[in-house]
Amino acid sequence: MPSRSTIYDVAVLAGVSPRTVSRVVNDEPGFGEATRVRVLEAIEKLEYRPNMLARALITRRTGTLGLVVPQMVDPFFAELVDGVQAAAKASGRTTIIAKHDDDLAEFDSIIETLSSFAVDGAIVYSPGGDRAMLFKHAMRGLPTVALGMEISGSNLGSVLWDITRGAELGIEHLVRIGRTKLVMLSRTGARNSLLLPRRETAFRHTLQSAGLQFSEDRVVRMDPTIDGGRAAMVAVLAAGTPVDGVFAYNDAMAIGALQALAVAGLRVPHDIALVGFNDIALCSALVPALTSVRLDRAAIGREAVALLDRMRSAPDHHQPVYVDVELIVRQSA
Amino acid sequence: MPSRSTIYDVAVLAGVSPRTVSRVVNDEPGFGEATRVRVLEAIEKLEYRPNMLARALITRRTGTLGLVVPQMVDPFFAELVDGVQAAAKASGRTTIIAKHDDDLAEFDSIIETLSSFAVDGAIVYSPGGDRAMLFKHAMRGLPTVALGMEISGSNLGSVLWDITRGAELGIEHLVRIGRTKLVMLSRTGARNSLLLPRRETAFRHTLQSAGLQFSEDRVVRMDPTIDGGRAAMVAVLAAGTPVDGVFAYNDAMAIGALQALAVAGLRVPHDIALVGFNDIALCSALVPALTSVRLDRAAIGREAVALLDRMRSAPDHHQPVYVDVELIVRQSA
DNA sequence: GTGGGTTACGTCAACGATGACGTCAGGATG
DNA sequence: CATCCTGACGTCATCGTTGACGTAACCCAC
Repeated sequence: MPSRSTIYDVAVLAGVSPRTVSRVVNDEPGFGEATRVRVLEAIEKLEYRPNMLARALITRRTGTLGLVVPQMVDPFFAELVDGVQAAAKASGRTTIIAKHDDDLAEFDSIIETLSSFAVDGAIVYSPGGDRAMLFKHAMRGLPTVALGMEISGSNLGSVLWDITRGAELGIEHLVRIGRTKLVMLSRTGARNSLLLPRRETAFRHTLQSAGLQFSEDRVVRMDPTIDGGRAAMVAVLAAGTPVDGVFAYNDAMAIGALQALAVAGLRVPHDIALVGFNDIALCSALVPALTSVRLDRAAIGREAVALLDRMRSAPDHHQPVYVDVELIVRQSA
Repeated sequence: MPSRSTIYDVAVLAGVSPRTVSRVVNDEPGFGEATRVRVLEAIEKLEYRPNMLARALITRRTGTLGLVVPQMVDPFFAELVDGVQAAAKASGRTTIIAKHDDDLAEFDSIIETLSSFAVDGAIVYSPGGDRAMLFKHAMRGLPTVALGMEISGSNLGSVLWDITRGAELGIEHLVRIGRTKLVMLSRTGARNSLLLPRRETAFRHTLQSAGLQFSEDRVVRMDPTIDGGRAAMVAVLAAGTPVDGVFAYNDAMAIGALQALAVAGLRVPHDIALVGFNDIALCSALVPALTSVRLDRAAIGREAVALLDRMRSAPDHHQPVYVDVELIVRQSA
């Protein structure tokens, strides 16, 4: 079997012009029933499949959208990818996934690649909450939806979740169940100078409005990973900070903390209650099952794809879209 | 900023022909130093980026390879993706990732899409260990490397790990630490009529050569997920099967089992030792840390990309490549 | 039977790049 | 000084498809 057959081969076999084959393939008007049948038979016999490159070259559309995340090893992103992809598929589009490992140069090159492949749009979780790169590419014509970061402009929209509210839900829950000596395991590095402090700000404010005292040593910052969470928890215990409740930046850190607590012989939630963030699927499989703030990944995907659609018809000034957050109470708090 | 500038725009600005711009961009011989500088300046000024579609249409190469896995929520696949992508990047290629959710029709359509985007090759973990689809597309000219499944042919190669050996390592370890009442948590559904039973066969044989008795009720089959593992473990306990050692099909099932055991008040490894398979990163973060059979994901990626390269020069009859397995002993066994 | 509309096609150029090949100036060579 | 070669370009066709437009045949109405 040599190379793929083209619209021209089909045309010859069906005894029509290539243009008519194209019409049949794309179901444009302008051909008769008998012709349609002959063309379809020829297509089947030759196993003809349209060449997307040639088609995209002229139509400037590919029916494909790019999805860019920092990584996929953290199930949060894997699940986010699932959500977006499901929505894209539901609207008949293929998804190209790439990851940037929080490397801005890599991110730039990925977007460049997607753009040169003429994807119809991009849905991105940008590294370090970078905005400049997004503006740059959006301005050059790539419709882009940023996830988890507020931004808007021409060809640029965002889907957000209320991080502050989510953090409040988690922390208020800790207070409600009677915990008074709270600690937050936060992340190092600015994902974004605006966004980073949200959980921390919520932590501070919620403590204050609950009449609890806040001090700087009640926030420990590490990498937002399992290892980081473990290290942060170990540090808290080593410092002798009195603690009966822990709010983690994300579930990965909470899992690390859980391990550190187990190793230290502390019981969760009896000695220390623990709340995570994101509600990855693993939460319910841990022992104890992890209480966490849930983001609806499917909704995020749907909204992102829908927003991209709206931007296609009117590129400008779309309000950020918010997706609900919700506290899922399990055993750990 | 309207649409992207083309090689013509650059040519006009630099005062040369498009062909010369192309030569400079691709660093072909045939232009002088002064011209090179002028062209590069024009490229910079116009922010010219080559249109991959147009280039690929004529060269039939994209510098891109497709990576297809069942899903990414199981960290095993996420880590596999990481390994392949790192290797692809090291050899200067972009990766397009897609998932098929173990749906054969979806898999077909993904390969079709990749193929119509003219990816240079595909690295796939096929659904249900399907072979027919792989042959079909390979025959039509898409160089393909299958992961974890032995297959070879024109444009078709495979990268494998010795599942039997891995299973033996895990099970022998359980025997060595004195466990005699072993149970295996296996998966339902044939990933492949040849491959599926390997772990089970190894289980049976290893028990026999250790002088332990095997009976059918010592293998319980469920979905290869956390939930499946939990259900399988619960079933074993409910059936009253005497057990002091468990070998799980993969880490996800082991995690589920761990949870079921904790809920049942059984201690790991004191009461029941537990061994997983794949050694996902999470293993070392569990309490107790999970003993597991490690596959070197980075090596798998490297070998797959390298094999694809070899297939490009000589499409035929490449031997399957094997990647080592290794038992990582932690706390759970 | 003539004008007007519709249907079912076909023709041609274009998308943005590269492959194959042509040309021309200048230098080396005998 | 004629010849040959080489470097540095340019020209043209082409990849596979679709957009824009042309046109022949047919139908209908007045």
